[in-house]
Amino acid sequence: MPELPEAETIRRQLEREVLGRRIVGARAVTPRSVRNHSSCRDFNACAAGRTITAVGRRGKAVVLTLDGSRTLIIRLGMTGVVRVVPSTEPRTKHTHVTLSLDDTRDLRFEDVRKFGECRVAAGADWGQIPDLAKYGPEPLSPRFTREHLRDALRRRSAKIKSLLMDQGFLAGVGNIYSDEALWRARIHPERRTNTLSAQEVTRLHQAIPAVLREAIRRGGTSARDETYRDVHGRPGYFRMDLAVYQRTGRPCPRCGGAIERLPLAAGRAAHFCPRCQPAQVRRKRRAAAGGKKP
DNA sequence: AGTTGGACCTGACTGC
DNA sequence: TGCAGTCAGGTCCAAC
Repeated sequence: MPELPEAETIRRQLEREVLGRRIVGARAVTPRSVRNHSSCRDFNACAAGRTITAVGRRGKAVVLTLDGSRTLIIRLGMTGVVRVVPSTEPRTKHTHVTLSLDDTRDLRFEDVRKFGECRVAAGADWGQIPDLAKYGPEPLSPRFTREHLRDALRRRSAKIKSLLMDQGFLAGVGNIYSDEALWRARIHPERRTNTLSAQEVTRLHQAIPAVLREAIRRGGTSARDETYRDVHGRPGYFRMDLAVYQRTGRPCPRCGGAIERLPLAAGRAAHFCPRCQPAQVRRKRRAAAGGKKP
């Protein structure tokens, strides 16, 4: 499930591979994968003939600025993959969009579950493009301050895990990195946002960018059942550094206790360490000698 | 208005 | 071996 680190890895590679290239032909074959367009033909017409003038990212979305004031937005969804390959390479059954470049290579979008999409939006100003403007702050930008996080959490009452994955609240964090950040900050995933202490907010504010930066350094996460691959078809290696995500029953790297999996809303689950991330905020108390340890 | 939960989608996996 | 059922989850949208 590509999240910010995976999208950033792809962005960096695309910048090297396709910046300045012209899209000489566009061929979308799956309407669902270009569902913001009236048809594949419409998408093709919007993309063809344009030159890629910038390669950016907003949250989990890879954003290619095209000349003529257009913006190509690629959202990877669950299983979306962006590849740059020689145009002679055969397309697979999951190749939904093929952009032929002016150097005999293709930029291809492949997606098994079709949750992802490609879209060409009018305009080049991200603030004017609704799809991009609705995102919350970038967790790696200076705008993501402790005070911003504190105030934002105070105003809400949802479970912290759900809110961290809300793209309008914070851009780019999904299931993997919310689990990992909460573990680092020692916060139970079901804690209500407006009940977090100042110390917990501080720890969370440090944990989120830290885990994202480390994951970017590793090229992202290719989890057990994940199809994530970078532009060159290589997996990410942050999986080896995961503390809790998909580690149900295995030992917590901090305390050795067993990691638990907690089902949340439909099909979603949080992974956490019940010892390091207790559901109840335990009041710190001057325990009498021999205080019990469960 | 904020929060919750179903639907979309398909390959891998589980159980009979 | 085969088939039905279950799971995974980013995002949108409807319903509390």
